[in-house]
Formats: sequence, C-alpha cells, structure tokens
Amino acid sequence: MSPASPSPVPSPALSPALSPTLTSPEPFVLDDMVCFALHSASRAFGSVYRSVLRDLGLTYPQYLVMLVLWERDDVPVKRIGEQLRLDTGTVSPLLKRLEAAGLIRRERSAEDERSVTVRLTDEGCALRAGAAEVPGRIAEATGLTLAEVTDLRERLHRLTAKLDAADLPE
Amino acid sequence: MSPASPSPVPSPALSPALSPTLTSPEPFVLDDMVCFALHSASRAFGSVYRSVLRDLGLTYPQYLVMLVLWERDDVPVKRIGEQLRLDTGTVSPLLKRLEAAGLIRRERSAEDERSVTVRLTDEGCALRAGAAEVPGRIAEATGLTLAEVTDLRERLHRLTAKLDAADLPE
DNA sequence: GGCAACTAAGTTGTGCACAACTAAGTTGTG
DNA sequence: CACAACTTAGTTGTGCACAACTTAGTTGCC
Repeated sequence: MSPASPSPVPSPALSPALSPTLTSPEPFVLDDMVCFALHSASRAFGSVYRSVLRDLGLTYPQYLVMLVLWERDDVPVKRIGEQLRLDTGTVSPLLKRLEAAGLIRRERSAEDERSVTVRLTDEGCALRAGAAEVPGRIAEATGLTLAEVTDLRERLHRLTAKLDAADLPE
Repeated sequence: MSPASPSPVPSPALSPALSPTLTSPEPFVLDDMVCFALHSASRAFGSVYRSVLRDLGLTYPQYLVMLVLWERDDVPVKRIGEQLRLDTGTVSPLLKRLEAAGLIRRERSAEDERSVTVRLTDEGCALRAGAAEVPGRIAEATGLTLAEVTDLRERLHRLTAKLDAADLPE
C-alpha cells in the first residue's frame, strides 16, 4: 500500500483534536497542529521533488547540495552543513553517495588538513543544465504567487529562528 | 559535532541562491527556498519536540499516534495512517515500537481479519496526564499568537492540498 | 616545546519516510 | 461456487536526520 501521498482522503488533520482534559480549553492544540501541518507540507513537497528529480537521479537533499555547489564550487564540508543546517552525521554519507554517483569529489584541504573541500566533477557541472527546469516545475506545483511565496518564506524563517532560540538550554 | 541545531549561524538559507543561467531571472528560485524554509522549520520543530518529549520517552511521530489514540481509542491501523498521512511502511514499525514500549496493543479485528485494531494499554492511557503540558510548552516556544498560528496552519493546508493535486500522474 | 582546549570530518546506532513487494483476507461477477 | 480484483498489514531496502562518539589536526597558553 502506498502512502496517503497524493492524499486520497483530505484528512481532517487530527480532526477536532485532543479534547481538553488537564490543559486549558483550546488554543494549545493548534500549536501541535501547526507543527503537523508543517510536517505534512514538507513531505508533500518531498513527494513533488521526488517526481521532478527522478530523471536527474537526485533526492531533494542531494539537490540542495548541488544547488550550493552550482552557486559556488569548491566548498568545505563544514560550510555545506551550515548552509543546509545539517549535522555532519547527515552530510558525510550524503556526500559519499554524491561522490559514488560521480557528481562530486572530496579532497583534503592543503592549508588545513582537518578540512575537506567538495568540488564538482565535469558530470556534476553538466547536471546543472538538466536541473534548469526544476524550479519552474516546482513553482507551478505550488500554485502560489510571488508575493505569497515571499511572505510564507519570511514567516517560516522567523518561526525557525524563534524555535531555535527556545531550544537552547531551557 | 552536533547539528547546526540551535543554529549557531542564522544561515542565510542558500544566500543569494542559484544564480540565473538557463532559467529566467529570479522568482523561480524562491520556490526552492520556500521548500527549504519549510524543511528547516519542520526540523526546528522536531528539535523542540525532542526536548519536550524526552521525559515521556516519545518521538514526535509516536506522540502523534498517541494523540490520535487519546482522542479516540480502538482505532484500526489504516485510520492511523490516514490521519497522520503515513505509509504502512512507516506506521507498522512505529506501532511495533510503541507496543514494545508497552503503550499500546494490536489485535486482529474479529469481523474483518485483514484489519488490525490498535488499543491503549493502561500505561498508554496514564501517559496522557504526563503529556498535558506539552502543547503549552510548544506554544510558548513558537511565540506565535493564536491568529498567526491559525493563519499559518490554513496556508500550509492549502499548499499541501495543491502539492498533492499536482503530484498525481502529471 | 608541550599540552589542554578546540575544531573538522567521519562512524555507529536509532528512528522516520517511502517505494516496491508479499501474505492473507474480502468482495464482486460470471 | 470459483476466481479475479481489491484491501489491509507487514517486510525489505534505501536514504535522511540526529545523538553520541571517535580520530586527526590546529591553536592558545604557559
């Protein structure tokens, strides 16, 4: 059985939701639901990107790494992790797979032997042309106007920053 | 090395982003960025939930399943997958872990032997009291007003629906 | 110079997400 | 009745995400 991917049931998303027992009446539950909505939207995007990126042989996280490299080649691993907000435990195997696919190479930096520099192969460069139509197809799938996209992105950045700040020591 | 979790660098999120080569000027890239922003926000939420749920011994997806069951016990596996928008390949092992933790039981339905019904154990019921303060702590972490939460949730639902519709056959 | 503190990358182990598949039960139709 | 089509759970394999840890190299400070 496939996921509820292209959702057969619109899913009332935790319908009336957790009834109020020990907590105050209502508003609180909405915060669970906004996280759920975020989670869902993120996965729905993932599904669309999966379709669009299939021909390129990339997953979405791999595509993000390629975006970073297409914008500026010759980047240390650390910087990739920072830009994509990913742990080394995620980035290392991700880069290993991209290397195995022949799209990038990794070389120890000469001036700092701790650092590893990531570089595009010719094949990795060439893939850029094939990826040219990706953003357009995604834009089409969202059906959002430029203003809506900008606004949503801004809200999400503020939310992320707020959550990060709240998640420090407690 | 830990992730960029409580983000040490605010990360300009693919800074100027993929420069325009073969595609038209600018707007397109924003759609990549909105997905990235979504992805980031979702993971930032995950990090906060991880902190808050640690005492309960639950992950966020496990907490979602418990929410469904606390609202209405005695639910078939299929319904859990629909409500949470998850594949059986995700739900099955997830339920297996909750069962191993002693929070739920699974029983073959009598009237339809294909179906499996999920039921809370006493321990699973009891956990509800411990979870009472979760939504409040999350709400606090977001720093959003009720109106903002409602609006954001609504936008995300519309976006998800649109993406689902676009991801069918093409 | 020597050594503690730090930094960069990688590894290990756990859990989520999904595609593709299997097994078992149910339903519809001739 | 019989059998194809469908439905429900579950399994297998791959990849992402992160905590906790390891290894190797650098820097600061005495």
